[in-house]
Amino acid sequence: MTEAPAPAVERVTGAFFARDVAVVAEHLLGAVLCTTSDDGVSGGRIIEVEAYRRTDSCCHSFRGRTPRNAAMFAAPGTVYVYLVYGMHHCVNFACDREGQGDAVLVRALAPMNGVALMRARRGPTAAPDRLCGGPGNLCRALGIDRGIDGADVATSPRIALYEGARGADETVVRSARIGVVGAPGDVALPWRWRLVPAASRRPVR
DNA sequence: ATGGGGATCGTCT
DNA sequence: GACGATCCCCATC
Repeated sequence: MTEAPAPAVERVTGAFFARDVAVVAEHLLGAVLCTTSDDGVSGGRIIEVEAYRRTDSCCHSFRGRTPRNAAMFAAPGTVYVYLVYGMHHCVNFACDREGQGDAVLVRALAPMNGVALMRARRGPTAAPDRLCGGPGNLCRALGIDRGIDGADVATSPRIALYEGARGADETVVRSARIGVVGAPGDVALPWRWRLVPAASRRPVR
């Protein structure tokens, strides 16, 4: 008997990240971010990202390399995880050339894999439509913390990205980044990208 | 050795 | 819409 051929799911390689951070950011939309732990696989399609460039005063690497942000200066595709407000983790991927200090922040996923596991990690109070919505929420859902900082997303057994098609009914919306502090010119940079249904004209936030 | 401040989120009014 | 939680990092003394 014949089985339908499994869809080719290509893992995103390090070369993908060796480009300008803004290019990488937009191209990450639609890719699938997954983590694997003893509890199983969980993840979803990337639907919101932001770019951070070393030369921009909102960027963690703006004032140079520190123990906290060292992963931003590592090879393209290196995972950078930091703790904000003492309680939420955020996940990024280093981009462009090694030592550049540029990174893409992943801000939201559309849940795909391991939804029950993600719900368990988020707890009963998590709003169903915000399971992976927001950088802190998605890290909680996928079990991402500082323990994975410095991993290579192209080869790590714990975190991976897979190429994902962008639907014809989806469109990319660009805007200023959320919650950033810095020089007014940097705060205003349109370095946030979202994947939204084409029909939707609804402003978000 | 110390103090200020976050690339957030949920709860409360 | 405002605010408090919470803690590590980093700059400064």
